[in-house]
Amino acid sequence: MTSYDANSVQSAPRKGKKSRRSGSQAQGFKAVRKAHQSEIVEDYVELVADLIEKYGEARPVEIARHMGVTQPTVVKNLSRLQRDGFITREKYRSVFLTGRGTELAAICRQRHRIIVNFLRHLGLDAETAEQDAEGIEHHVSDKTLAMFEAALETPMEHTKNS
Amino acid sequence: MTSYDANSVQSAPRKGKKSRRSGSQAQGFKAVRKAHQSEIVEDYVELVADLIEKYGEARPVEIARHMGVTQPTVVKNLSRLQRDGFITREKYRSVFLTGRGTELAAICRQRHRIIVNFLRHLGLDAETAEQDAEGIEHHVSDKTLAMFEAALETPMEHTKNS
DNA sequence: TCACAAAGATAGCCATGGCTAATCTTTTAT
DNA sequence: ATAAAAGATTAGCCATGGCTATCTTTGTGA
Repeated sequence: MTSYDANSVQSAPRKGKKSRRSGSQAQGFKAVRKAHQSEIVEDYVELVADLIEKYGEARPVEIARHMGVTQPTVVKNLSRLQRDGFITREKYRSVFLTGRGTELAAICRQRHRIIVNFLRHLGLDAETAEQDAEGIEHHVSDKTLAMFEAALETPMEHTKNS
Repeated sequence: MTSYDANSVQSAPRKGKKSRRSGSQAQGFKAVRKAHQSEIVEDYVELVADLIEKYGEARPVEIARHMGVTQPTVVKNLSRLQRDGFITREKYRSVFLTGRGTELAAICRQRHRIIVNFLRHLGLDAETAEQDAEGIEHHVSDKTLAMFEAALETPMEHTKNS
């Protein structure tokens, strides 16, 4: 029952062009999709680490507040994190990071910090830097991250440090 | 039937700490989730525009190749794009952008270009720059994009232009 | 012309990650 | 001590975006 509206007057027929070149672009998209799968894991371990550091424990209700989702969503995601070996938990108790989770959290926080600093270095305000960092941190390759770090060491002419 | 492994010897009880500060971080995560919803739309209109420019038409099989997914996946996503008014199509025919789709494609391609150039400007190789751009372009705010553009105008000391 | 290969479409499966509503457990306050 | 509140969990819904298998349509070449 797809409706297929016919705005375009004369939709072109297939013309049997030879399809050259597609491979490298496809790789990029695949990488992005793969990154998406890790995003929740990374966001959660990072947040759990932060909460433990700040409050001494990480509770679902706090995770929910910080992530801006409902508690059932948190529980479901925590179950997957547990299934995949990043956290440890017992019913009605706080969340703990496994060794693996702790390692991942360290990497993520480090990367997050570098990106925020880099954006601030460019002259961005703290709020926007944080928000953008949250989005892009999962999609920045090691190479790019290294460039960001390098750039941090070279003073910028138009730094605003507001 | 969730198994709740008990690695952690003594999981902490809840301690009723006062939960201060959560709002701003939650906003960031919400923005990221919202961006995710637009990603496919943006990737597709961008690719469709590219294909039309290069080959004179955008066929599902080509889209599939470039995106690195199967044809049914493309068809399904194109249906949503059609539903949401970004493209026009008829059964067994090529894809066309609506006015809205064309506008969006222009914005996306522009943004993509800026980001790639910025990364190259930092010294990154073309391949990595393309891949990373694909991931991060959906998560860069207008403010940050403006910073990238500004940075492009200031020559960098350590530019490698390889 | 007409059979066949390639492209497009459909059906149906799965996991993810949101949500609400309802239930259960723990903590807290009276 | 116990009732109420807050937190955690479960069940079940939905849309998204992958996939395979199968079928239909199209375009082409023998």
